[in-house]
Amino acid sequence: MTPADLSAAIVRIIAALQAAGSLGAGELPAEVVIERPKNREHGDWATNAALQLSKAFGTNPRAFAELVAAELRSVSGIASVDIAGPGFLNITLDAAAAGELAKAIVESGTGYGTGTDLAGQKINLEFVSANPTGPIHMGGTRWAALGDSLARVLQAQGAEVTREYYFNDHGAQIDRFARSLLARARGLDAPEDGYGGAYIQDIADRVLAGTADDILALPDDQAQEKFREYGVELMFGEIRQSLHDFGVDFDVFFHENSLYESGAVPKAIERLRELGHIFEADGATWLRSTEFGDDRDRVIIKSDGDAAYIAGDIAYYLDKRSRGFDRCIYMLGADHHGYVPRMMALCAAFGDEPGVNMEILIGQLVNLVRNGEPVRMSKRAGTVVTMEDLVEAVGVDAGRYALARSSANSMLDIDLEQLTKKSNDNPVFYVQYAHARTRQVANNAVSLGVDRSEFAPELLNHASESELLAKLSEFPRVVSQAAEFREPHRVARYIEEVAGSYHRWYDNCRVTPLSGNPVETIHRTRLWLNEATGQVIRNGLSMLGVGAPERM
RNA sequence: GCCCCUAUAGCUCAGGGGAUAGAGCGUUGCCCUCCGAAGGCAAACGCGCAGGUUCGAGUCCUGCUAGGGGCACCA
Repeated sequence: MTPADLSAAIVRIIAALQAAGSLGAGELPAEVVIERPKNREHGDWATNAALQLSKAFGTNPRAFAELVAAELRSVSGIASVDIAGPGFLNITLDAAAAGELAKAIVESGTGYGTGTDLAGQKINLEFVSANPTGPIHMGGTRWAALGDSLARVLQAQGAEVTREYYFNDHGAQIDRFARSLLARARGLDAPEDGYGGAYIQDIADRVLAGTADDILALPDDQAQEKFREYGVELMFGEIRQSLHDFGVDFDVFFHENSLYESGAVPKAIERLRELGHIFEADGATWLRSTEFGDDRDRVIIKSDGDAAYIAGDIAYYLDKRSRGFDRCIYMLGADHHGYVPRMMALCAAFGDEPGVNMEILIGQLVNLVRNGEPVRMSKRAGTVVTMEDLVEAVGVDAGRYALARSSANSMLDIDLEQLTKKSNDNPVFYVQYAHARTRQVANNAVSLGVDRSEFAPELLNHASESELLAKLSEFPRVVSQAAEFREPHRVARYIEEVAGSYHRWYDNCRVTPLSGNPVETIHRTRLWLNEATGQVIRNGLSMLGVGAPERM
């Protein structure tokens, strides 16, 4: 008995009551809201239908609820229906109807929790896209964890997702990067506007070691070009490796520079010109983005002839669309939120629908603190904490989980010292331990002769079992909402609750009999519930890219 | 000045209009003679301020305060 079943049953009842003349002439709803009461004493499910609908049907909430409850009680699978407060209907399923879920989950396996909300959608999800001028710092690491989890959640709803990384290997910052490498290689200080981190020396050394050419013998401009070429390539490999080690593998690494080499940029601008959204002024080429809600028009070709950064984005968006993506989702840091209106404007300028064909998710930045003191992160100054640092300190699972369990809207404080010292603080262990426990229980069951040859769901009637079953039943809805709201952290919060319910059940209900006692139907039935719980935790952890260990 | 995000327990954070606001960590007290105590039970501690909408507001709206981020022919 799912929420959808209950909703349908209630709508049918309302229709019947109306036909019988017990209710006035209201408009029949397509469905009613069925939700999980916060308090278990209020039953398995509750609906506010009476509060919402009574007025339209010419009665009051209480009377409406009485009429519906009387009919609902005779629906099979429903144990009791109570009316509470101003007119809530609290519905309790009978143990057998609730318990059936355990078997259904085991039989669905990895499919439990998936859905078809986004079936047929081709989604391009761009995230991280950190500049190739240094290693990935905590901000990018957060997007890696969150973005990859979002991709998994979207896929769980049937979407075809391409994970994409926009590699900014073009423009002035890369020149600065190359100049910095050259300066370091020659033993000079970093240029005024250059990068000063210690890793610059390291990269410069590796560039020199990695090539037979005597780069330092070249004149500055040629040497700088060599450092640009090799340095970017080195960083590209490095970044890709770090991401891979973090469990994040992109389908496409899109090189910004390729847009310039292929002529895609002028082509895209030409397209906009044909559409009438381009004008020339002050020696520059402009996009009339104010026509689409931006607060000012934007230069796309500067008066010195160079392309502005947005020129690449224009061509890049067009490229994504031409590759058949219905939805292009961008995950950007809060430091880029001012960029959103012009991005949406360029989307609209191409005749697309902002918010549909282009969606931009803004995530707040990660604050680094050390012993309670905020630490300013700056690539230029070299005070970065990298993805690799995090993995080294706490491992991939704990790192990913810590970053993926909070909403992107909240800024996050990461105290590396704290995480290093007491990694057990991380809730991932609470969840992973619960999973390991399900495996351990299963192993013990095997050795004591408990198997799944019987299933009597009506025996799953302990309070902790109905709590656990109720919790497990929420998984599909949680995943669906995580996908809809683009909030994978909901999955993490949910499996923490599952873990809690499981631990309580474990303390109350034994899967294996006490020594000297025979194996009974209830033990075999509970083994199904144990398996179902393990499955849900595994499925949830997998959506977060976190491992589900057999033992800790 | 304008824009975005945030403000919930000692700490880090959930809570997308419903009933008694939750979790982890931390504190205090219990529970290992049977599936791993990395666990469970119990206690204490809470929605920044002021209005508004609603039968009902932590949740929606407005204003204020505080913190973070952003407002280029930079990328």
